Amino acid sequence: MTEFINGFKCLDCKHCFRKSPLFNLLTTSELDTLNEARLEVSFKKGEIIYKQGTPLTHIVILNDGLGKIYLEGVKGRNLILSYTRTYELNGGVGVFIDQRHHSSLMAVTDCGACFIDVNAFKGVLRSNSVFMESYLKNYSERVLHSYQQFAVLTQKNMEGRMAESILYLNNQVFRNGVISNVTKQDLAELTAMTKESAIRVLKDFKEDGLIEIIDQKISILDQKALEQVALHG
Amino acid sequence: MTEFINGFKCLDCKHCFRKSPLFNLLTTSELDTLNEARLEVSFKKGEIIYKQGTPLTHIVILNDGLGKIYLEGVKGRNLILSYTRTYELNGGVGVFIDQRHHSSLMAVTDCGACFIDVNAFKGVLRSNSVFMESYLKNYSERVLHSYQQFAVLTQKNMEGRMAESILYLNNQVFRNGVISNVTKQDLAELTAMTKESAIRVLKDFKEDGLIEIIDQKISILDQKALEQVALHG
DNA sequence: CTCTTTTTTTGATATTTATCAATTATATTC
DNA sequence: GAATATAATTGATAAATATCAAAAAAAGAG
Repeated sequence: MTEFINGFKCLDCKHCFRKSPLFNLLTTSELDTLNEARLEVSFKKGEIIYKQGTPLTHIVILNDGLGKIYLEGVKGRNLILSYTRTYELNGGVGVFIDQRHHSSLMAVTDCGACFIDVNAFKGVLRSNSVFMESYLKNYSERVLHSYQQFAVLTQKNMEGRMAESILYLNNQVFRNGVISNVTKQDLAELTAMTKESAIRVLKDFKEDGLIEIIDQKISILDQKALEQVALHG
Repeated sequence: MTEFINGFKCLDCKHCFRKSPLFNLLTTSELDTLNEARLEVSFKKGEIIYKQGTPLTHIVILNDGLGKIYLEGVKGRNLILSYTRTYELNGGVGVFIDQRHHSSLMAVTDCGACFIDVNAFKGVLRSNSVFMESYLKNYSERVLHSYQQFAVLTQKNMEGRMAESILYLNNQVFRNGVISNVTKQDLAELTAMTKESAIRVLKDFKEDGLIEIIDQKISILDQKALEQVALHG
């Protein structure tokens, strides 16, 4: 974990810049500009890093831990749009609209986060069109994922949705490791069903030998079969 | 309607550029660049203007008529993301990813369309950061609408979804006129339900005096009540 | 380690929504 | 304008999913 007093600058300033491929496109002076405009903050598991509706003053990059990005919908229900890993840029849709957050980011594990002033960030985007395009590509890929998820959640049955989400977590978030720190409630919010339904679908998957759950950690046992369920659900 | 041979340049070349507020940000030389890179094509009602999966070679602006943008999902089912009116830029998510279409655009009425070469368009975006930012704002607003719709379709019941969609059509698309050229199937694809369910919900709305349907055209009779249904559904 | 709180699980039941089949209305074509 | 195709409608039924309540298990606090 990072060892800074929250709200102060990182000592090893260009740490996450060096790790994020996007920042390789910047000149030294652009990196310095961003560096001057950044702060380090650490968050405990379950804490909200930014909240839907609040002013968007900083772009957030996690340099440690895992976060989830979700919409706060109707009647207190949430919809998880995606997870965010270390060194991914979390600006969101509000950066170029009204500088407000239109989704929330919560620490799924203890997290270290780098906050970059959004105006400094936009200044660099303006000055460097290659960086701008890469940012846009990255942004668009996230939007595309949401669109695909949109079709999945509105057109597939519970089994199909759950299979899709487990494959997403496995392939994109936990990268073929074990899926951990994802509660049944989280899976429900990722698949747009109730937690009871999520539990029942997972139970069926276990009984059919598609997955195993040990210590609330999910492992895929039969990827092919899971892909079939995702396809036909 | 436009009177060109399809695939040829518009005679009144900067026609739609002058009408779209975004293009006011361009210099004469940038407008000329785009003008050199554009074609006019007309489409009949029901024709596909661009199709999901195909190469994205041009940005499309309708200068006449109305279009619908939809995802082709599973088992031949579609999900309408939004409608597009005249002088709106239709690039889509693929412009900065893989130059492929990730949604389809269909002519809802007979349409005139202006096709702008995507590389010329990207060149102008690169050279003019104010234009780029306005484009991004515009793009982000569409994404935001989709996100909000995402929450609506996964969290509200059929009545709430239908009320939301009728209000969207009325306020954003037909601008307080009568909702026309929207079939029951379209309403079903906008609200993620079957056409039978859409018909039944609309029937209830009619019986409750919320809307009237004359000649397959929908008018809102009680906006306040409809907003209540949208809120509580 | 014990107490307390939160999360997970299960079963029974209710509600929502889709499916299927048949009919009627509306638009399009020759 | 008759013939044909397409869209809208309806009713009956089945399937999918949520809700509610209660119990069990796990996690966190002192």
